[in-house]
Amino acid sequence: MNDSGEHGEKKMSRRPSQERTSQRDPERTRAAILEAATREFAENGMGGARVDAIAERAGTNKRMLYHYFGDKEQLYLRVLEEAYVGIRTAERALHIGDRSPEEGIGELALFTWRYFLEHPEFLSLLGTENLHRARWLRQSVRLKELHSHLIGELSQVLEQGKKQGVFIETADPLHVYLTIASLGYFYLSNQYTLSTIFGRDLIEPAHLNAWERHIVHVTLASIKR
Amino acid sequence: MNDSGEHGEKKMSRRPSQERTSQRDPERTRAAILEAATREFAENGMGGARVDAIAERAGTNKRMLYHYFGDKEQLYLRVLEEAYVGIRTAERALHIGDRSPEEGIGELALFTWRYFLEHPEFLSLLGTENLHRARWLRQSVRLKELHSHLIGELSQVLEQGKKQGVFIETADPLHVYLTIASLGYFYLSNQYTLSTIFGRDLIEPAHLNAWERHIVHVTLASIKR
DNA sequence: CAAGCCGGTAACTAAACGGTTACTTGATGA
DNA sequence: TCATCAAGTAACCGTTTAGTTACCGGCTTG
Repeated sequence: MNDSGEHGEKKMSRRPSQERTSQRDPERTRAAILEAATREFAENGMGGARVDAIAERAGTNKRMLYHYFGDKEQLYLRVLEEAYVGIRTAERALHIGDRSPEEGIGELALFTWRYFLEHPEFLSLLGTENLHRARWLRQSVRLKELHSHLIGELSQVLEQGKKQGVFIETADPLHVYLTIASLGYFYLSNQYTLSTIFGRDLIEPAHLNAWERHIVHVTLASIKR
Repeated sequence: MNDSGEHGEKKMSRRPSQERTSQRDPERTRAAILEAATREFAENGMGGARVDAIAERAGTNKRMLYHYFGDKEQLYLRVLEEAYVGIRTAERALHIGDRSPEEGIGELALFTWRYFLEHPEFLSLLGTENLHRARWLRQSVRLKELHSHLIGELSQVLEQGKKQGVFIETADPLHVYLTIASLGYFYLSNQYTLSTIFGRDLIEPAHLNAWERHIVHVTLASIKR
């Protein structure tokens, strides 16, 4: 009997694929392109991003990029979609309804701020996409349902708070989320011009911590009775 | 006596410059290029903006653009500088110290929101400049002093409010301004992705008015005792 | 009134860009 | 063991781009 029965496993006696890296590994190549593209688009925008630069950053070449993603625009859309999936997935794991309404909202504000802080590329991509009036996001079929969950959960927490008499009756879930996102997004995405014109380095840890507290304070002050 | 003595006036008997428009009018050409560039940069960012497109929009050609502004980067910086001068000049005319502290802050919030609403190109330019980490703004020598006035005046209003016992002691002028700007900037500059993912058209007048009231409410709620 | 300068035009150039083609390499299964 | 097909490479292509050059024409001034 020969060794033909072992075909189901990837492991082989000669040249295991793990040893010689980045050779014949479609998954790895694909992921590398996506990550490289995320950085390139985040740093340079859609118009400024270079396909050659993405290929080089990914340690491959243009042919593979076009093979896996079609063209520059489709690659950009995939990058954007993955970025949204990233934050919404992490957000879901919060379960802001588990604590008191006040703590829940504070938790969401803190999470959003820290996620923005740790994922500057997400903010950049949002900026780029809005510059183009959501031209590519609008084409996405994957993302519409991703966001109803957020508003739904937030709405429940607000309702509970109103019932308990700690939140004002006019508190609106979308407004609360936009408030939280506004305060985090603007501070971070505009830190460079702001630091320049006001002569203060906003990315300094002391200022970052002060703004984190400020976001929670403002958010709660705006809905507390 | 001949007509040589009239050389001081632009008016002449043959072909007054006003009749045949856009011919031999350096001021007009210069202004047209600046305005066209503002729109082109705002719509497409630094990487996406096309020099040919600017020239065409201005009703002239590239030669003039390079003649008056040097190159694409210098033109972009002039556009950015003019945009900042625009908002800060309008802001100065407010005189927020003339009314009560509470009204003064509300006034500033309303002004900022409405200015952002009426000048989407300003928001776009800020976004573009921040994508590039204020690379060009940092080179500007004109703008540093333009912003101390804003913080100074705001600081006075806050101090007055604290003395009167209507504002909390921890209210900080930079934080207050950033709060106001955050709420306006994020809502407008990210309206396209937000409208898409949340399925609500945020630019609708009813929503705009609601957010305007929300900004004033949040700003005052965050500093009132 | 002639000379020269300045506002303006259009065609051009070298480089960079997105995208493609022709080809090589290596794993798989009959 | 050899045919097949997917992974990967690199040179290439037509177009677009920022920036330049050569030139035109009317206004100002000595």
